[in-house]
Amino acid sequence: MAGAQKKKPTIRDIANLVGVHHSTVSRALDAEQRRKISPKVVRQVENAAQKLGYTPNIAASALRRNRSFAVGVLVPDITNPVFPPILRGIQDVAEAQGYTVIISNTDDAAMKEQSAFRMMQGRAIEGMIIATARLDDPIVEECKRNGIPFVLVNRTVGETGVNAVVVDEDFGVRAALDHLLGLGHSKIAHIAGPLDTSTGASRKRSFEAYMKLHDLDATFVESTKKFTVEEGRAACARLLERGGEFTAIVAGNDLIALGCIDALEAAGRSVPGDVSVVGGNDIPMLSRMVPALTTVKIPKYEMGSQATSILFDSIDGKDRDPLVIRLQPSLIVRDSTGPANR
Amino acid sequence: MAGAQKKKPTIRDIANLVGVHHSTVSRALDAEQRRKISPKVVRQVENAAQKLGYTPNIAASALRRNRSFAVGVLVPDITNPVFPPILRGIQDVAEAQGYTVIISNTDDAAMKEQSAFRMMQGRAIEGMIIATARLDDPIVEECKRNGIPFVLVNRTVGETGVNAVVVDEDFGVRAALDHLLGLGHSKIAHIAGPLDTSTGASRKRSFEAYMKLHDLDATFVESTKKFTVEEGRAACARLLERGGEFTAIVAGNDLIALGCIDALEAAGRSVPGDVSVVGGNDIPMLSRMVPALTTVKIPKYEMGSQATSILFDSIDGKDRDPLVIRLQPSLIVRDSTGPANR
DNA sequence: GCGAAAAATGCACTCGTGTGCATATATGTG
DNA sequence: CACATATATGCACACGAGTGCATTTTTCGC
Repeated sequence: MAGAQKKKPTIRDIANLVGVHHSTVSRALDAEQRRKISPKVVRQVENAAQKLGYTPNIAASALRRNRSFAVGVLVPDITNPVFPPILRGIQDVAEAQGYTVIISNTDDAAMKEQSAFRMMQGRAIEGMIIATARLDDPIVEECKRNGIPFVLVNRTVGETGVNAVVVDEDFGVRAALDHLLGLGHSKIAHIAGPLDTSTGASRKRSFEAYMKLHDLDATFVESTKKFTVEEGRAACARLLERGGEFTAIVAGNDLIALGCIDALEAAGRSVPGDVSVVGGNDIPMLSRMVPALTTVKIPKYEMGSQATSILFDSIDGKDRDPLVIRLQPSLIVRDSTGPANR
Repeated sequence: MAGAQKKKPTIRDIANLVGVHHSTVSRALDAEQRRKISPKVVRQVENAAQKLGYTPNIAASALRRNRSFAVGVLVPDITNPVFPPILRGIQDVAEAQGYTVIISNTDDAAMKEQSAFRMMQGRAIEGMIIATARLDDPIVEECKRNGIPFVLVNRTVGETGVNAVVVDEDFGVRAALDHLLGLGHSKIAHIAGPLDTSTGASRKRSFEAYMKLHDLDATFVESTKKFTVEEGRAACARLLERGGEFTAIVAGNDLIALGCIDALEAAGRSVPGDVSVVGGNDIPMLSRMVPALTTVKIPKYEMGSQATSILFDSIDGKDRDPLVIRLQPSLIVRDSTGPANR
């Protein structure tokens, strides 16, 4: 019994069982070509396939048709709660199309991005979904040069002419600010994410523009090097050292917001008593913390699924113009924001 | 320039350029076989490969050698915060070995497991890491039957003779109970996870055994169908309806614990004032909720990385005896547990 | 400088699917 | 029933890389 190493059945095995040529089996199993085969044979083939536990050898199919039925996904860190829902969106759509998804974590490090990209190229992926884009991104350049279809998700690049599914950042920032203004705040700070990412830079830009629109001072601004709690804490500490008199913070995302809350409480300021804090993205569980975080929720799953649909259109050669989809975020008001008391 | 569709160069192109047979090129590029080829030719081949921008066609190689340099991972739901760290552990080890990881979500549904498994078989994965095992698991059976190397992670199956990296559940449950006993609790309930999973069943078994050891009543026990907040809430509600006088709950995992807290508070019982709650796994962010959850922390990343190392040993034919590694969990005491007040 | 052993390379076939083209069988029409 | 026309199936080769074996070339000992 040991090491029986049962060989996987092939279409030839099915062909022998049914008593037809393997090419007939190949056609019977292909939805496109099935109509060329008599219904009786199709049924027999399907039964035999079932009985033998046949699974197609994708490598062979990929070789013959010069398609891999695989797409690659570049993600900064799967451990960051924003990404798993996006990945689910990607996988659900991709697998429904018979595609395999290859995910790699890059930790936002150029070297890891490169090596992950090489690995995926070696696997002849038919397209890429890139969640790691910086405003000036070498991987995006390389995809363009090599003619590999790709779609950016969540973050985009500086230049135009690419496919991307992102959040309407301007809308989100305005919603957050409208909320704070409505509560009577006017001295509002912003802790931006990394400025070499579109999410970091454009939220900052929107913040400054909308503050200006309301004739408010937009000088309480700091930025972080990464979208992490620690960076948020440090940036908020810098802000506090500057000794400003702000009563609210719009944070670059939820993790940064948590850092802000840590720093504020360490400095003896209560949230939302002394300072209100708005986060971004709406990662799970933060509704259960105290104070429950007010945040700009983004449609993570949809971003993933839509990006993937676009990618498939692009792979299938439906070459429409480069498409940028901006999904609407929504403000979730919880307990980390309250009336200004000065 | 449009649609130039440059065909990828093959070893035959290299062969023509250098003026040798393509089999020579194949050998020159294979570290194992390179010694059979004259150094001069090897150099020429490498230069030509470089010049043409040759990348091997993995599909062809996989087909011929029946090796894919890919491993499959079956996970219930990447969106559940326990899994991302495990996946990082897996990916970091696998990619360091030049392997690609293919992840699929099964939602603990037999049909999705089957189709994901088929897809991976089609890709000729060389091994599997299975985080979805139930005590009686058809996928595990199929791996065994087909001689596919595999390692279970987090959950294991009923039978012995398999590779697995799991948590020392007994130790964890005892630590939780010792903690509660030390706080003066004696009427302790348990909301188990699904009893067809090892984590659900063995935590329950350990609970009952340890309670018995202390001559305590272990009848306040309910179980859930899934490891979710909603299921935890429902199970705890059932427990409350039974009208028992318990002062503490050991929950099957953190999500179930959250459900318990919801149900308790809905019933007007405070945590930890009236009832203490201990969770399991230690998923991120729960240290920030109020009350911060006391939980049994498990080494997630290590489980993933160790499982992968074992898998590679198994793939490489280092056939040691089936290996079960039990990693030590640790109790993290936070605010959801307190002294018994009756 | 001859012969044998060793090293280098070529040949031909394999892996499992897919597909254009040829052939065989069924269907329809007058 | 003959003949044209669909319809169904078989045949053979392609895809790119890898490998056992045969063949050629080199090396080396005497």
